[in-house]
Formats: sequence, C-alpha cells, structure tokens
Amino acid sequence: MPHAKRAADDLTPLGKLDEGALHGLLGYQLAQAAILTTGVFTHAAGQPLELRPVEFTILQLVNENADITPGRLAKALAMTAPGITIWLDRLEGRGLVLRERSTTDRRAQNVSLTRSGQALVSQALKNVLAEERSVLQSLSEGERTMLLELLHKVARLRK
Amino acid sequence: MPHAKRAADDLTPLGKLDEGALHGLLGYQLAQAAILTTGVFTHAAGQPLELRPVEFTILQLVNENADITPGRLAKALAMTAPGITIWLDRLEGRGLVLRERSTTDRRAQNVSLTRSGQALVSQALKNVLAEERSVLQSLSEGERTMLLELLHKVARLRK
DNA sequence: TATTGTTATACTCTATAACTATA
DNA sequence: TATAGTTATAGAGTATAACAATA
Repeated sequence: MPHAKRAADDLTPLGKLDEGALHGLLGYQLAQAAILTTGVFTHAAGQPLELRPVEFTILQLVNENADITPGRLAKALAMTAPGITIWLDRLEGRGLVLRERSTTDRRAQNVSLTRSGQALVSQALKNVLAEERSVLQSLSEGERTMLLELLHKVARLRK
Repeated sequence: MPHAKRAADDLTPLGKLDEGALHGLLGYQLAQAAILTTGVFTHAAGQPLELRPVEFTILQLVNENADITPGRLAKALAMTAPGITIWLDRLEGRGLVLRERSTTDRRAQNVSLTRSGQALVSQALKNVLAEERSVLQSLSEGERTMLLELLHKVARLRK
C-alpha cells in the first residue's frame, strides 16, 4: 500500500507536485529551499552589485579571515584549485581583492580585500541579510535560529 | 566594535575559517549543508546508478505524480523548458521514462516511468535515505524532523 | 618528493532565441 | 494570440591534466 496517508501540504511549491518520499530527503529539501535563497541573493545583491553567490562568499570569507590562502578558500567552498584561481582572477581584476606572496612560504599567497572590496561586500551582506529577514517573516525568531543552527550542525559533519 | 564575541565553532568545516556574519545567512548555510548531502547522494546513488541529483529528482517526482507534464516538472525544479527537455531526452534514451501526447491537449505530454525507471528510482531512494540517516546520526530524531519541516516551510515561501 | 598555485583544455550544464504544433 | 514543447546556439561554470615555483 504505497503512500497511504499524506499531509495536504506535502507538495513542492510552484508545481504543487506530490513530493512523496522526497519529503524526508534532506538533500532535496535543501535544494528546494535554496531556490528561494538564490532568488533572494540575486535580487538583493547579485544583480545590483554584479556579484555571483560564490563571489560574495569568497569576499566575505576573505573579509573575516585575514591573509587567507586560495587553498583554504577552495577547501571551505569545496572547489578545485583551478576553480578558486579563476574566481580570484576576476575579483582581482575588478580591484576587489589583493594577492600577495606569503613571506614565510613563498609558494603560498595571502588574499586580502581592497577598500573597494570591503565596501562592496559590506553593502552586499547588508542587502542580503535584510531581504532574507523580510522574506522569512513567517518564521518565528526561534525557528530562524533553530534552522540556522541545525544547518550549521549538518555542515560541520563534513570530513 | 566589529565581531566582538564569537562562538568557538563559528567556523566552516574543512577550512576552519571564521564565518562571521555568514553564520546568520540562510543561503550560505544551505550551500554548506548541501556540500554534505551532495556527497552523500553521489556516493549512495549517483555513482553506482549513474544518476545526477536532478535526474533522480525528476524520476521521483514522475513516480509520485501520474502523467505529469514537462512544464510542471520545470516549474517544480525552477528549470527552463529547454532544460527539462534535455534531461527527459536522456532519461527516455536510457529507457527510464516515457513521453506520450496528452489526449485532452495535444500540445502537452504525459510523462511516466517505465518498469526499469521505477526499479531504478526505488533503489536510488532506498540507498540515499539509508546513507543520509547514517551520516546524520549525530542529530536526534527530533532535530532531523525539525530541520526537514523548517526547510519545507522555507521552500513553500516560493511564489 | 610533496605542496601551492596557475594554465590549458574539454566537458557539463544552463540560458536565450527561434521554431513547430496545437489551442 | 497564447501555450507546450523542441531545436539551435552560445555562454557560464567546473573538472582533469600538465606545468612552474618553492618547500
């Protein structure tokens, strides 16, 4: 007797499709939720400031971690080394980040933000935080906090 | 006084970078959590059954929604029409789905699974559910349920 | 020899525009 | 005219392999 009972809202948004077993799959629910947040990012910061989500994240991680290396950025974002090189090339070309050879290990590089990069990422962060808060109004403060904490807990399970 | 106090685990996984304000951004936490679930999917079903995440989701949505149309699939997955066409082409080429003209509206198509498609998606679902459960053991049953429900609530905010 | 990072190249995925056929 | 779906084409993003410099 497959899918006997089912909640009335056990559906995908737009399409109003029956999710069935997908309802209990974390990967699927993450992807569905990300459709919303990707739209929020694009509207609040991506389009007005010409930033891709990954570019924003790189800028913010550099902003919070002084003299970070491309290698550590690649690991944090689960990207390959050539991948991070290309993004840093673009950001450097726009005058948002600086790459300097490490003095202790001349193979490595220290990445930092320019004034312009700091200003841009600050504005982007402000915009996205505000729009997320606005869009997530139907969740209580407790629900938003709980959601972020649980996601953080999941993210930290990465080896 | 920027980022005054900060919890000891306010860090990204692998890189152990300071997330700072990113900690409170839903879009970022979703992306970080998805790195884990994408790995779980690939290991449990993607590689052994030669399925992309999007292919698995299409198969499962078709499985749960009889005679669904490509248009509705496209909306549910936030894809363009040419995008869904290509994925359905591939799945049909592998003998996993069937496309038949609708009798009531001859522009539309009814998508359904073949026996082979049903068997494959069932196996994939079983594999992924089992591995997610295994990987998420450090979360309590209540936490896993709460996380899925909150994500579903966020996903349904899509207009 | 191993590590950090770049370059070269090809592949996957996606998007837009133009098209066919039905309504 | 509008809608469902396809085809054609180009672009964005990513991965692998080969490389240079340093440890």
